[in-house]
Amino acid sequence: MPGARTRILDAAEELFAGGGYDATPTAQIARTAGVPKGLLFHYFPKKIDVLITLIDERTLVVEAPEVEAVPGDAAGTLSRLARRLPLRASPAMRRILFREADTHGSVRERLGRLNGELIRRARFALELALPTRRGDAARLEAAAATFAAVLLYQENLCQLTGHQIDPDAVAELIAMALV
Amino acid sequence: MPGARTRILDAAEELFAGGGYDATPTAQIARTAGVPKGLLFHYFPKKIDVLITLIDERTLVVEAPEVEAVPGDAAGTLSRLARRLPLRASPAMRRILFREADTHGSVRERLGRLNGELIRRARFALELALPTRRGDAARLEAAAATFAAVLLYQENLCQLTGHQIDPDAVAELIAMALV
Amino acid sequence: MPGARTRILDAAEELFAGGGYDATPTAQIARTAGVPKGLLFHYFPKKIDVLITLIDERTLVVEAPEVEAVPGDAAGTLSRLARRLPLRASPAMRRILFREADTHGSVRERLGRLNGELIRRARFALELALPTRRGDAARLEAAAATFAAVLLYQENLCQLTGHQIDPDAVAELIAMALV
Amino acid sequence: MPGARTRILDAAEELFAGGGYDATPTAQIARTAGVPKGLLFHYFPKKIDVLITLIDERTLVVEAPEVEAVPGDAAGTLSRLARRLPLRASPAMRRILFREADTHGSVRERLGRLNGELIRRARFALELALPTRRGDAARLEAAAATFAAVLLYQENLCQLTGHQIDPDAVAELIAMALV
DNA sequence: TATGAATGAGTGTTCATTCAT
DNA sequence: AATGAATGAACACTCATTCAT
Repeated sequence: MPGARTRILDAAEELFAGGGYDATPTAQIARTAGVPKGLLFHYFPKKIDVLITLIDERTLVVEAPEVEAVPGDAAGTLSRLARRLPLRASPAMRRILFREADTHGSVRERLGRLNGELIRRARFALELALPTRRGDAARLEAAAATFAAVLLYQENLCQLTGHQIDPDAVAELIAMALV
Repeated sequence: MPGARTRILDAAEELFAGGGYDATPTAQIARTAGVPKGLLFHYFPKKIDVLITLIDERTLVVEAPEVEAVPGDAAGTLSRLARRLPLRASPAMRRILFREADTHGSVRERLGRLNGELIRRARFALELALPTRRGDAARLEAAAATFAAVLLYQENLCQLTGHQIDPDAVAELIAMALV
Repeated sequence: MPGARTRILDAAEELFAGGGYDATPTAQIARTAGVPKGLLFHYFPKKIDVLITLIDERTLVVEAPEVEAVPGDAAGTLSRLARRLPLRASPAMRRILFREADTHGSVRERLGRLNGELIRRARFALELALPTRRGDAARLEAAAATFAAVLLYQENLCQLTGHQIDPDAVAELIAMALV
Repeated sequence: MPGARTRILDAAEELFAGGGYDATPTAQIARTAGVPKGLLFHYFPKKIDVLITLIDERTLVVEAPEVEAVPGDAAGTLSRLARRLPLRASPAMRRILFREADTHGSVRERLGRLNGELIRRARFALELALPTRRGDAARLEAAAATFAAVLLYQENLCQLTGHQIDPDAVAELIAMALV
């Protein structure tokens, strides 16, 4: 069995994803984790520290210097980008990342970072994938931002609105617009 | 001076947009509205009823049967769509609509409706604007969803991530992909 | 349709009997009665006045100067007494009479009066029914009180404890003890 | 000084007996007990739990397998039964037991159990005390129930109606009827 | 007589946080 | 590190009662 600190974070991850940060009492976190209430505050002096720690230790925006891109295949390159977000995090943590964006700056910051990395990757991929570098930087920027928007939309709003979106089709669409 | 019920809704709109539903005590709503605490519960038996009423009475997803589209000008048509969301709501209410999507089903429902209307309009606009109806319905669908995603992203995540996106550029991009 | 005052009392009678005085809000009485809340306080300035009026107007302890007794038939005389309590009141009002004895002095007073009348009748009946007046007044008094106790017990505690008691058998028992 | 939990129960016992469960705010219980309000809910999550615990821990219906009876002395046997109810409880708890019978099932259940034990004892005592076992079980049953009714009446209604009843006289009366 | 909005003290309950051990 | 009792401010909500019309 993992240590108390880990069990607390495990419990909080599950509960925050399920009911939200505000609606989850510290007592419930402790109970779910199987630790006494006092111990929770030994590790995390304030409740918000649990959330901050969760974001800090359990989400990682992979900011790779290099992005794999296949020259000449913009659609495929974007598709591959969409297949896996540059985000190392469990489904529960992903839920928390979007859900609690208003709760604390650290969450917002992480989400912003993901967004930035997404745009950076899309831009970079397109730059490399496109046959010729045309001077039209603005259009490329819009394409990158659009793709990032679609990916975040899919991760977040789709659950709320029930509407699905096919990233591959979007990738193809964007590629078509730029070639 | 407007009636008590209106003042309560005014106060709630402001406070929910600012600090969020959970973080806003009913006492503060009453104080801000300048009414005794008990009166709030005279009009809204449960706190959640304030939010529900706000969504119900102060957001309207304009589900127009017809959408104005200029044949041959897909980009311009989308641009015009972006200029104004089919959503009759104050900036504060817009904030609430996105922020409290997890708080109550009625908010989620309204947001979903907006999303649906957005997609419907984009699809319809593109259908009319494009010179020839090509059999490629899937691509058109992807384009519509993409545009909706961008618009919602702009309304919601941009505030969180600080990243701006230019709808006109996206409109042009999409048009280019489809012609 | 009866007048407002009557409808209020009707509603209160039903609700007090069902859920108890304390647990019944005046708003519910008004709603059940189909009258506006303000009108209730027009007729009954304080909530307790509803209960007092109910007891006052809808329970009557029949304090008959004469009690029918058949000389020589003590058991039968008591049985007849048991058949009908000297209490003019609906089942609901009877329930209220016992249930709210602690709520207000007027209820307690009425209940005490019923108890007194019960004892008086039993004593009187026995005095007349018994063949010879023996000097043993104390025993007769005990018999009367016992019979009253049984009748009140039957009316009140039987519902709570689920235990039934046959007044006729008790009547016979007491008669047997006294002859 | 006893522990906080005990002091809370002490205070509740006193206050419930005095003013009744409904009329006693939890704040007053805490104040009387000399503990902060929050601690009350640490031990008793709901107010009703205080009453339930009180009944559970501070009233005991002594369900003795054997009942002491003196053969040939029915009156004396019943008198002895009346001297002390098979109920281990303070006067305050006794008051609560009768007063709050409508408040919660657990109180009602305990009261019913007391009633049952009373009848059982009276029946058993009479069976043993009477010289000859006559086939008349029904009469014996009525006698037992009558005696139980008188004892409960004495404990409960006497306080309300102000009427006293002498159990010894009733014991003698019943004995006389059965010999 | 009739109406329902207005009032505000009070109620049970929650909960993050502290603290003594 | 570990424990759970202790704390009290805050919360949503209730309700008898008043009052202007």
